Amino acid sequence: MENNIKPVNFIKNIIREDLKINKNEGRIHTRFPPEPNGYLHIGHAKAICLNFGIAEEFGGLCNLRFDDTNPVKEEQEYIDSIIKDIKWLGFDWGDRLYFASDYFDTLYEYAVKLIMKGKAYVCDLSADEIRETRGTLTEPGIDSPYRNRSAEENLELLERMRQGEFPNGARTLRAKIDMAHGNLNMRDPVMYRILKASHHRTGDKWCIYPTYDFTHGQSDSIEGITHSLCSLEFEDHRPLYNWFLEELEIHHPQQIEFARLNLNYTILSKRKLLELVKGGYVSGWDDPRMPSLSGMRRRGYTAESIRTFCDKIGVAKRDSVVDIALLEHCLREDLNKRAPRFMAVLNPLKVVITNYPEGHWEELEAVNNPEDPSAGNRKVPFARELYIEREDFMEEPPKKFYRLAPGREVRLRYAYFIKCEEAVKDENGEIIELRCTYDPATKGGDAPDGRKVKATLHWVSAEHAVPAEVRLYDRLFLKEDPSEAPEGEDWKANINTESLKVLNNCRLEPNLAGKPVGFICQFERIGYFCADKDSSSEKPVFNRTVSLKDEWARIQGREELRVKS
RNA sequence: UGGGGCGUAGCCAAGGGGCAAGGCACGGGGUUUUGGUCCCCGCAUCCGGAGGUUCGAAUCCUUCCGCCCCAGCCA
Repeated sequence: MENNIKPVNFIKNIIREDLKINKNEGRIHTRFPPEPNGYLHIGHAKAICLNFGIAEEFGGLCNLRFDDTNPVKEEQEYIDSIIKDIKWLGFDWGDRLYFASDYFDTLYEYAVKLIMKGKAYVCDLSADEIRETRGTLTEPGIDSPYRNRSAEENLELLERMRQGEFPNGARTLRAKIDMAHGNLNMRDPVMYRILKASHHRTGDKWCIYPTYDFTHGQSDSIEGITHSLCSLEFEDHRPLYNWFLEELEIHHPQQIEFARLNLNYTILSKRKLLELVKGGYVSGWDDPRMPSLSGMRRRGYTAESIRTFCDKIGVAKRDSVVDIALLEHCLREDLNKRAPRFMAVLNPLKVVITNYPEGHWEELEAVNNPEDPSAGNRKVPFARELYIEREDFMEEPPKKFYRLAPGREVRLRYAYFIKCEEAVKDENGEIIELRCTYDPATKGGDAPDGRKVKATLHWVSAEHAVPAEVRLYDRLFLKEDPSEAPEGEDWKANINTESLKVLNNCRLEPNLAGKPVGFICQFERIGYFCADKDSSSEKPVFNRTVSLKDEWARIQGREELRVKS
């Protein structure tokens, strides 16, 4: 951790107070409880950092528990990916990997206990009938006709439900609370439903499954959790969880709700992300444009940058939308310190140094990372024919453009000053080559006579360079709030169809050959890039993780605005 | 018209009777062999509105307004 100044938030304040009064004998025990029905995304990272972070900070423990109460949606693939992603973020749950399904037997006993206390009953109403009798937001519901069955009858019926005697949906076990309660969750909620589906862990042992409401709180209780942190939408469920815990007379964790993360230009709904994957709008859960942790990892995000981001956004109860610029800031801040620098030309423009001896080449010394002296130096080949970035030359430069132009001198990084003598064009008037001269006295990039140039360009030797593919990513959605759809369309209308640009004619300095998948570096003056798994030995593929901040682009943008107005 | 929450700068977010932290974004300047980094400076006389209590309020009280969540046998 780079800065040890941990931000404060209302949850930590509560915990400090609890510690002060020695609540739970001073124990702090949290948990991260994902449902294995999708891949983790940056929003989950907030909850993970919060739960594991609090345990770390207060000398407590944090469990990983899969809330797997719905066999029809859950899969082993998701479990594997979730475990991988949390480990990648750098958190550890020791041997405390649990599953709500581990508690199915206990939960069943709890249900029996509630029946015996007269606090639960088997209801024969169909799903539709339950909905119809639940009432509305403003009107009370009406009691189920099965509400007053005897404990014996309920016990027998529940057992027969468990034995698989009734078809799916035929009966449910319901808590007997209050059909007139202002909180809909308290209107005799369903505790068990008949679901003849095989579970990824318990197989065909069960054909009734507890609902999340009848599972979550008790699972926390069983694990001895002291602080159950969850998102705002469960605030309404807290009274119900409390009711179960009190009726069951078991350990009572304290639930605290906080606002989940929202990011502009981003969708963080598992359902919609699944739709992007299934609909082929992206290449998969790990498409570098996805906000999934696997996608971000492939894109080149570091775990450290994500953790810093989670620290910086804070934790509160108000709904908010964080600016994606903050995430990118955290990324750049981390990458600036650690990414070794290389030169790569994305849109090559040939440069011939006319006064440089033909057939000759030399090696020049380059610094690997100006932010980190320990990163050392490397050699880069320089020759008569080079490539520079097409946009680093302008035939008729505007006043604020101080890169290469006819008659103008610039520095080639770590190499020489060169002066543009001529721009060679093809029959269409397109510039295909620059004829330049160099000043041998400026080797390394310094002019002995103190002469200054306004720009330093990156370059690559034409004959030594490695051809590569580079993928440039842009935001996946055009609107700040992607869910705000145009009339008659849905959120997918906001997908940015230009979010991926593939450049096939890029040239990398030779040092970039053969880098392993996941290798992260900076292409000087352009941005941070990461070797993709699609790389082959013949042709490396790099993903642009994030661009460098670009003052020139900003100036141009401003000029455009001025012209328009 | 029921229940539960929330309203501090463009975006996050501390602060919970003593007179507005911090970060991002944005603007200006300096350094610079990355128009990167780094460094300086600026950026809420005001805390959803209106009343009230108080020597003193963003913080307490009253009231109004706005926004979010809840009617799955999803989580």
